[in-house]
Amino acid sequence: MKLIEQALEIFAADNAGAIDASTETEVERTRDPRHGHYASNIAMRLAKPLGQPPRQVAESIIERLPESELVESIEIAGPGFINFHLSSQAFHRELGGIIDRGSHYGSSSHGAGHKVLLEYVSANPTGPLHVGHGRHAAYGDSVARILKATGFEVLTEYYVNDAGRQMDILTLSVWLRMLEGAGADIPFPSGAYRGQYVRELASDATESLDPSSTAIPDELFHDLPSDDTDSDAHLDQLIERARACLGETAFLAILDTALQSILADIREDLAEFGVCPDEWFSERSLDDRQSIHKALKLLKKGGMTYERDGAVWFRATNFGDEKDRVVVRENGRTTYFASDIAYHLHKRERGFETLIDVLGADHHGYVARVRAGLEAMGEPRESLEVQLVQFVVLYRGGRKVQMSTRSGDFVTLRQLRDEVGNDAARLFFVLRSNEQHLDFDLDLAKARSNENPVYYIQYAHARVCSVLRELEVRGYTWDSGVAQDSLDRLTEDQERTLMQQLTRFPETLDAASRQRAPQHVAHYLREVAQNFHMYYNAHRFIVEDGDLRNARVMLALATRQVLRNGLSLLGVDAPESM
RNA sequence: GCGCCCGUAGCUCAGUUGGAUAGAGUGGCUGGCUACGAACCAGCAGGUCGGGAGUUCGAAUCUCUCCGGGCGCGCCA
Repeated sequence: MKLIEQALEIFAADNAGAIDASTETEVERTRDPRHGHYASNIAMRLAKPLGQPPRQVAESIIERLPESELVESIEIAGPGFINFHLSSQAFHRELGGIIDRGSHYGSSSHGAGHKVLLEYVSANPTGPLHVGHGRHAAYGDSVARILKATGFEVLTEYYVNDAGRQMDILTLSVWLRMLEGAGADIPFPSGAYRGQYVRELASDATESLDPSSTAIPDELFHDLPSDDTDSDAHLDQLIERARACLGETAFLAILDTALQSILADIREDLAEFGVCPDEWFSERSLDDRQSIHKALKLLKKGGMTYERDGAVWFRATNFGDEKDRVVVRENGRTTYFASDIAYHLHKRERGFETLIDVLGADHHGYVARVRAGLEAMGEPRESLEVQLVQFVVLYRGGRKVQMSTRSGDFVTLRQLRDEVGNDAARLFFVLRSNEQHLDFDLDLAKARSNENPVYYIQYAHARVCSVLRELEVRGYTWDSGVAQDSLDRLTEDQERTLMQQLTRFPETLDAASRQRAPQHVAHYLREVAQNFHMYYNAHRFIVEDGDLRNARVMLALATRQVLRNGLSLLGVDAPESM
């Protein structure tokens, strides 16, 4: 396969005088087996610059190709495709490679140690993760695994938004529930967090805190902006009064208790889902290490900021953003945006060449301004790559399930995992492109219907294991030497198809890596499973003929290996039986 | 209004960055276990790739335009 590319490059070099040397040589897998195993469109691409008909170009290319025992025949087809038919020897060799390389089969060093920081989930620590976060986690984790398998050096990171207004609102919510717990009858603000978990946090906090924290202040709700007409001002006033009533120390104590409790829950939830970020990066720590200050200074030094209306603005429009952005508010506090460019600068300073952010699709407007920030600080804008993950829409009983974090009316990742299992959830989440909306039918998933492809793939794996168990029961052993020498006995259609399919794993993995597209792996595994099931139904592995038996079992073993390797990239188990 | 994303079989979606006759699952219909696991397999039916124009040897894929849907456009995070 590489041989062909090499030969084409030689040809291109030979004609360098006549053609544009930059013309890319392309050799790809064919879709239709009648077109051989590999095909190249090189002749058609060169036809114009060479001023010759494509088929004639193809002929002169073929004449110069070196002989190889791996290539059975070469032909010109259609408008000028060069089709290569590989010898079965080529596939036999590859099959042996699958067995030899084992869990490493498919992996490559294409990434060449390129350092990547992949940030994902980064849900505000104001409540449990919901199903949308689950999709982010499954996607991000699979991409990280795929990148690692293809030679990238990857660090995964969860950005903890533990600073700012959201945390204040959470603290207020908990405190109000504490007051309720102490017997107060108070109107709960519409903008506060009303999930059940807030009550649990409240009762925990009540136990660990000074009892005076739950003394009910008479004036708490007097003269507030209306919750109906200005819920934001209403909330901010309440937060201020809470701070005053409690004192900063007690307020922060509640905040910290709630934060730690929620983070612990998120961490456990993700770990059970097979997702373990290497780093949990605290937004507050940016402040501690003066990162925001430093980033702002950098911008100012470059003349990228100006003052207006008492606030400090960043000239984002100079870098392609649609409007300038505030970095320091009139009240002196820095904005979330300021933290974020500081955070991304800090990522670069940690030595990562590529920063991949896995973000919710609703953050797309955000990409341009962070890129602008990076560029203004002297970092290449291409260093930030954003993968947007579209929303998950849940269906229950054929109807859309409405979700809102604040109202507490949402399905948590934990609930989903309990209902459908980790494997089904993880596969389901990466089965379609991240930029595609995902309809998740809870009833269907709950029913453990075999409509879910996870069972189909796992079943193929379990079937191989079952064959091996039966092999042993019948007193046979598998001999790798005999098997390798007998591979030419595999002449059935299903055997050829499966064998060829297995050898596509490395290139599938590579495509998934380049495109950050785990769904390629998922769909590929489905096809492998399908080819195996077809084979299984048509022929038997455990036959009298020892050579044939060994060869067939080898094919089964290779299938199992590829399924395992693929599933592990997706964080899905490969069960021996089910 | 401006910007980004999406539109492929009745439904849910793939389509390896421009390749040859557009593929799966599911639903519908017809068949297959005295078998190494039937959570499986074989077969039938199902399409103006949202509409139109362009680019070229070649378009679901790239460009433009219209239609339809989602999201964003704060001194919120």
